[in-house]
Amino acid sequence: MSELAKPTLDDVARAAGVSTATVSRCLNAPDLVIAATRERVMQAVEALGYTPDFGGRALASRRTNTVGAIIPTMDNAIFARGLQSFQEALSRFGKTLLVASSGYSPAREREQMEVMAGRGVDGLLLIGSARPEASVEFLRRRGIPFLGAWNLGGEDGYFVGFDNRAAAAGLTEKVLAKGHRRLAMIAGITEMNDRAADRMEGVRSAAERAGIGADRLPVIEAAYTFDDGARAFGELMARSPRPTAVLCGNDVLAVGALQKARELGLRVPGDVSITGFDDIDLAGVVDPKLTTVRVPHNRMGEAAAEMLIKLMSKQPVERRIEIPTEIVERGTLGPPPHRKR
Amino acid sequence: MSELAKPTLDDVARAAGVSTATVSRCLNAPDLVIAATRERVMQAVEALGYTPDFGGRALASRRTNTVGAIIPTMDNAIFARGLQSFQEALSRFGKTLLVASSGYSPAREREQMEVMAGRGVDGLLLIGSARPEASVEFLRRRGIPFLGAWNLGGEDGYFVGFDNRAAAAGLTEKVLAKGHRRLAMIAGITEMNDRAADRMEGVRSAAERAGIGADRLPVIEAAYTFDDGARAFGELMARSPRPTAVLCGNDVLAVGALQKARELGLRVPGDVSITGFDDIDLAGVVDPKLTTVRVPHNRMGEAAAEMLIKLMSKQPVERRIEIPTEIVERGTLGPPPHRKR
DNA sequence: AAAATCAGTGTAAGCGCTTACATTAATTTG
DNA sequence: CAAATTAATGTAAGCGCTTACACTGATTTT
Repeated sequence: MSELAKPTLDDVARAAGVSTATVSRCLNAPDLVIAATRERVMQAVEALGYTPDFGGRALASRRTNTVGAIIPTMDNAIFARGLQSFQEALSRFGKTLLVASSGYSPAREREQMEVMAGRGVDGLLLIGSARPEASVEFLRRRGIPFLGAWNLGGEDGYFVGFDNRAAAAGLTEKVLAKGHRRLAMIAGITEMNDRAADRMEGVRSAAERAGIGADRLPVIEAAYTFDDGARAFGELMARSPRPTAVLCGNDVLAVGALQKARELGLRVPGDVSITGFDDIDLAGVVDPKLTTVRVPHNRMGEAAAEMLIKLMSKQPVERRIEIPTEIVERGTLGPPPHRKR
Repeated sequence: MSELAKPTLDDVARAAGVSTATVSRCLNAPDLVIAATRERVMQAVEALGYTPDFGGRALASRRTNTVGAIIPTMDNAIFARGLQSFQEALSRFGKTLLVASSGYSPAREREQMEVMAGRGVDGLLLIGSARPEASVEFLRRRGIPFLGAWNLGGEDGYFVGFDNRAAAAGLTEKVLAKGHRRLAMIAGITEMNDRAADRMEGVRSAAERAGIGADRLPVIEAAYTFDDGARAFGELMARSPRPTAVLCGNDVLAVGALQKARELGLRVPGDVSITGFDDIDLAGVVDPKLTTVRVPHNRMGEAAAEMLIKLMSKQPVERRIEIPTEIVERGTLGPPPHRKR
């Protein structure tokens, strides 16, 4: 009821008739304390309603048990879902999660890194690997363990993700196998977004292998919104020759494209095929359902948490964990229309 | 490069030839320091690459500049979106966000409260108002300011949200106005979820006013998933007389219902009307598009941040901020089928 | 049986910062 | 012009906790 002063370690120690060190040990390393003593201490803790002070603990131990995550935005379901699993997993290890967002901007990401560092996070989750060397250097200097998720990164650093390039290439091959030769792509904005860039590369390389050069593969970059997807699709459909299949950088773009197709009176996949990427809820709900690449975002979040925990406790860790993806064939991919023109 | 010891306030003070107090003031209350001194100090800060230590600061100032949020799950787009805006707004005020999830369980919410309290959050965002008195009491005792979002709460406490009951009633009236008399509802699980309960109440009361008693308004509670929505819809359609309009507790349930309708060969809205709630992305993407209630989740997140900041700094605050909602009429609501049977 | 080891606990020195209060110098007031 | 006020800075006392080290008595080793 009353605004009693918050009890401290000292109060507990006095109440239990032991030293503060013993109380501290009871809380942090119970095995070092004999059972009888521990019990007495715990009773005092209970009786006083003691909870350790975060500041004191952080200051003395140089640890916060806090992990940070800097993601582009929670508005993208893939990150929301991944983060949810990440948080749940962390929670199981007694860590708490600080969240910040970069809005896909490296500068903003860097700012948030500094905030996180200032908050004393013990580890940091980042998305992808495309960022200025200075940002990486900053974390190294600070000795903050970090990892990139949602892709597999480059030469060094730790990653848990999947091969965006290979997955996109695989999907493209599937499209080609249906007989399509006039492909187009609506990619995400590739600047400083390795996932978007890799997906584009994957499509391009698969097309190339099928003898379709970059000059014959129109690509439009678009922000991850329905509207931008629709707009880009409109532009592509205005081209001549008209593409018979449009590969999209993610499901959001694909749904935008799909809506535009309907608006234009084009049947999908009768007149034009469309594919997505990510397999978020949307993909299974539009009509026809999206042919896309399933990415287990929740498993990724979980794996990321486990990896980061190991990194933080200096356990041995493999440098990259690959999460398998899978092509989901649904309704938006079919053979190209019969008659060419 | 090297693993230099992290510089401390002392180092900066020495380098700038001032006392630690002055350095501290430069960082926290620059107006108290004359410009020339401040500049000298800032240069030293820059030169040494100093950043304040979180633990030390928290211990000495009894503040963390950290805000917590305990939400049911980020997997629900409404919370993901709200949280995104909440975080952005906090960031503008120099606060960082700790995130935890309860999975709609009051017990888990309570646990997370204790974690948050242990982390020394300066304020806390909760969802709704349905929770054991003990949980509320816990926060009060700890002196942690908190508010409920996504509804308008009861007698006391602070809230930023909307009137779920009134909005649901409004939508129901719209349905009744189309001529429907055989309504049914797929509600969210109402236990310890005031938003779900209020929406149900809203539908019930509007129906009642139209002379449709609870006995003639079948309600099934379902978890917020497509599958559960679909299942519930199937059950409702098996009833006799068959409902001509099914009001759903949120868009996810409505989409599940819609899919089931298709599966059953029922035309929407020709044979049966369906409505949602929330207006998430999904709602605009299914075919036909969902008639639903638009809730500006991002505005809510933002307003919540502002309110919480005020609460934390003991500025005067109105007890509740109401966010207006709006009925969006799209394709899933039409008049009931002509012939009764 | 002396020496070595070990388990359990206490002592006390900080961790890096904020802030009440003290001090000094500059400015205003009567 | 002395007294009072104000502005700028310094002094130093903690904030609550962890942990290296010291100590004691019991157990094991030789």
